[in-house]
Amino acid sequence: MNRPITTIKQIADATGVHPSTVSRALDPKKRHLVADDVAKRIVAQAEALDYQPNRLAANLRLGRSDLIGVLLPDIANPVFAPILGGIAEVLSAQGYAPIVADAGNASSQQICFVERLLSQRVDGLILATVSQDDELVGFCIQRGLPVILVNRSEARDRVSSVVSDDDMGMRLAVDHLVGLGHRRIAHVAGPLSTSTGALRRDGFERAMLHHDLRGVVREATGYTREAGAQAAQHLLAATHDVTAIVAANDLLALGVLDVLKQRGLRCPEDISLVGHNDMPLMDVVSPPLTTVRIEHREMGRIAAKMLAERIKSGSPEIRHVVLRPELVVRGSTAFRAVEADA
Amino acid sequence: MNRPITTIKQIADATGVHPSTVSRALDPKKRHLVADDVAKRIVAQAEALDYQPNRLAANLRLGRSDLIGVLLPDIANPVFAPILGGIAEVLSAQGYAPIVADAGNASSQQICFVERLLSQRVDGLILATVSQDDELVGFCIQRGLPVILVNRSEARDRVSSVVSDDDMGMRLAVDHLVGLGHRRIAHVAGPLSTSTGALRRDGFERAMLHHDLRGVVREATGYTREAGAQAAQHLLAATHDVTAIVAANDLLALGVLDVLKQRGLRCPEDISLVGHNDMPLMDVVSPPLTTVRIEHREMGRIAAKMLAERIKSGSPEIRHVVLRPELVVRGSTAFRAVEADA
DNA sequence: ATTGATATTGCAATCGATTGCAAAAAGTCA
DNA sequence: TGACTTTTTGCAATCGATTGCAATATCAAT
Repeated sequence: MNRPITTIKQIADATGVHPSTVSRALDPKKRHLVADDVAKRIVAQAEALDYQPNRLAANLRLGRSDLIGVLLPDIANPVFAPILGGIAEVLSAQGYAPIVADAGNASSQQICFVERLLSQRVDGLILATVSQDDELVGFCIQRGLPVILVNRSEARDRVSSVVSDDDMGMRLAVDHLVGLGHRRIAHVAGPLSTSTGALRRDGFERAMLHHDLRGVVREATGYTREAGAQAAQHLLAATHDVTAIVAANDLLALGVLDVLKQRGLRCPEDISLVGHNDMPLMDVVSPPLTTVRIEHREMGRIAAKMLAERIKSGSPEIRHVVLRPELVVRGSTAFRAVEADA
Repeated sequence: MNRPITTIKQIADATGVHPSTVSRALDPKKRHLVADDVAKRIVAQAEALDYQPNRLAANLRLGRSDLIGVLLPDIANPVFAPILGGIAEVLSAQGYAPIVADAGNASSQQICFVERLLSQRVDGLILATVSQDDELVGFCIQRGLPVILVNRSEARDRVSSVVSDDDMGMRLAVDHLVGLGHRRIAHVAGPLSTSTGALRRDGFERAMLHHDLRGVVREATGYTREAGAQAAQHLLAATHDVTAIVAANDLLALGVLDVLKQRGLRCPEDISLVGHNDMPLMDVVSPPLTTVRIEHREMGRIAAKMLAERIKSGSPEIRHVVLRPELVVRGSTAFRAVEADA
């Protein structure tokens, strides 16, 4: 009934051989070093005793842990669920297990979590938390810990990353709106300290410029619905002729939507709205959100795969994978209202 | 630059004492065994060398891992994000780290994951995956592994659990609808193999009976939007006079909503709809969903707390925490249309 | 100064698996 | 049969921290 933890030594005793022989017999790569009949007896005995190798012990010897730390800024944010799903999927297929930490946005707290993970001797780290110039990344590099950035990247290219093409994403959004006749387009940017905030803002401005347009930009204080609402308030208070808004992220877009409703503005009739991410359920909000889709799950998968390779190869090669986003047109964007033309 | 892993032995050499003395000086509970000045020197040296204790080694000796396995049936399902958030929050505060596994619904695969976790010597397990009679639970009990069930429970009370009061939840939903004048109410049940599916179904029937009503029930094949849509199709094809539908879960409700729209039925004007869970964003769908709110984050917190206590105390006491749900009335429910009265 | 108590420190085993090296066993060939 | 491979197995160290026990140092009291 109670934990009859079987060790290699017990198998050895039961089989009348030395523990080292058992170890070899149980390792596929070393089994050839053991006489066939002995190996069979050992394997049989191991099964009979329901042996589970103790990875703690093995890993202490081998200097690894088969553990990967995953740092998220906010588990509750729905975009991270699919990323985490992709990560978990690949990691477990590769023999690793993910330790997730909901580490927030504060560098100090993140480092605290990483130190914890370090003492657990994680083999690598996947960061979804980084800012443009991140203290944490330097911290990890210093300690020689393999790191991959996912979703957000760094300004300096110190480590590998998997992100979406933010520039293209914004181009898709702006081109779509311009194609619908919009000219006065505003942007609710994410925190400019994050790559997604800064690069999407840049992308927005570049895409607008390409059409000889300039748009108002308002930076939100965080990637939350509330921050989006707040930014939208400011935006609408300052400018009266905006016909479309591009948000740096769906959550921000929802916040914008809240303000539109609250102000009696209809979406898309009065103001068109484009989000970013296409996170779960964006097709079912009202109106269904036109947004730039990012394959988050795939993003997680690639990040995990790259990290596993990085660990196995040991080579510190830096690679940046940039995924192509895709515009999903739904109900929150429409032709520019004629009245607004005046 | 590269990983200068400091060990206790290095500190010992640098300080001119024995490793065991270092170990004691660095352990708050044993520091009193070491002369004050020596302890200070050791601590200083440890900081200078940027010492990080190797938990692998300590835990091998101590027979633990400070790791907790968390099994989810589907990371992508938005209800699990807050649960996981609550778990992570408490666990890290208690010195544990969560290993999450997206283990699906198949018992065989789940056991596979648990064996993996077992070989990593996790100190305990939090299961969000269980069915009414779960093979996995027996498996864990047999191995003496502390387990807590969260969100779903077992029919047999073999281990502690934290769940919502499903019976009350359905009563809230049904009473609300009856209060609005509805009489012909149907239920889209979750898989009856899960406690949430079965108990909510029972709760629905009991609540209906309390009003001398009987409602049609249709079991969905899973907790997904598609399964909800499928169930709704069947339901609406079989019965024509339903004025309200109670879904066992928000995702199912969204599926029902899809079918209503597709059939040209308006919600709530033609048919009222109640969900369950109040998962993120349910306030922003169209129409905003009336639903039974469950404090998922709190649920995760409590589960983690109970598991930590269980591990520390070692007592196999079984406790069942049942959280009170709360009805959140939004736009998907309305007074029964008068025409339907005929 | 001697005894006894107490405070510090060191020694060595331990947790469980892995592996280089050497010993033993088995097989090959002249 | 002896010399030489090759196969199979055992020994013992190792990973890094913890801890019971023993040894030494310190101090007080007589």
